[in-house]
Amino acid sequence: MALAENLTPAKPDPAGLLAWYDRHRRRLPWRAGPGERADPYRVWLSEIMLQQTTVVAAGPYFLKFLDRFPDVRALAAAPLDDVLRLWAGLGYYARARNLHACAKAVVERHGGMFPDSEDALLDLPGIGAYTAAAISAIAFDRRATVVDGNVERVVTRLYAIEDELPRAKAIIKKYAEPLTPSNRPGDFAQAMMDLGATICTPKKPACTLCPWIDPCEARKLGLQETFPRKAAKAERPSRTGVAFFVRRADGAVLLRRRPEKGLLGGMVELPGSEWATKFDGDAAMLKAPLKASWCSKGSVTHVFTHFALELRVFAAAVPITTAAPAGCWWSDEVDEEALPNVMRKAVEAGRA
DNA sequence: CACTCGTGGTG
DNA sequence: TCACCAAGAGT
Repeated sequence: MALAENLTPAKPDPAGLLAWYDRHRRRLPWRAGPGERADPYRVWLSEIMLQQTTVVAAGPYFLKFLDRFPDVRALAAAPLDDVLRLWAGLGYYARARNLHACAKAVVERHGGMFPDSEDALLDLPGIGAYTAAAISAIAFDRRATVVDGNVERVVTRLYAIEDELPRAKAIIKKYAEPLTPSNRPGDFAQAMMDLGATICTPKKPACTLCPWIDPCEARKLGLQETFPRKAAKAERPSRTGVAFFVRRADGAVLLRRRPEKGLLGGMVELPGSEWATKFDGDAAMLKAPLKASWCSKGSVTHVFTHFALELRVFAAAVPITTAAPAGCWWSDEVDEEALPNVMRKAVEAGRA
């Protein structure tokens, strides 16, 4: 046996990974138990939420959505604003719009049943290469190869792939594809991602616990932590803006809705200035929604993916007879609105 | 292809 | 503290 291993270089064995998965399978809110049939609606809902989002962050939102919208028809029939409100705080708000559009498309184009092929899934809003493969494999147990951040790390280490991300994506797929077994492809997809999430981690991977330690080229070189190679990162600029917290005598707060496209698209915000790289404080104060005696409430900071924001908050109290300016409205329950987290911070500062 | 698009946890 | 990163998609 030892002789055979010496003569034949170790190759990553799908069955070995599946055996590891069976021993270490994690219980996740959206994951079917052993032997249970997966619900495509739940698989899809979880995969959308998990795009660039941690399991811990997505979990409560998944349960909220499942409770409010038990199936794809319920979600498709809901007003978009209900979906945005429930999504508020999770980030990447285009996902919420696409989620709603996708639910409607599944009802209208597929009679309320999710398609099982990658090609048909790719035609739906919010579903890209990764999610199409994930739904096909996990919900329908069809042979499809998922490549997410975990798989990229596992595969680039297994084969010591020197090409830099994101250019290496196609190469990684070529290496990952032949690993995918015909037997239990859905479990295999989840096993690859679990391996990356729990063993083959970005820093200090637990190689001694890895079922694929033998065939791992990066480990043989002692360079496992240096994969995947990545292109140099651009530095993050900072922007500054002003937000106005206006409270009417009865407690109502002045709000407005952001444009549907772009940053925080379709979400609710405090009225305010532009967020400028070159900030002009006097010009920003001219953007006040109405005439009032403004009181500085300091500033809140928030870090977005590609810039950091300092938002200077000013507050004022106005009489109950005050009319809402154009494009704004009074909200009695600001906490129930579709406020992104940066605006929750601003509201909190305005109240203080 | 390069850029946009949130937020929170972690080392 | 801060850079990195997390089951990526759309343009």
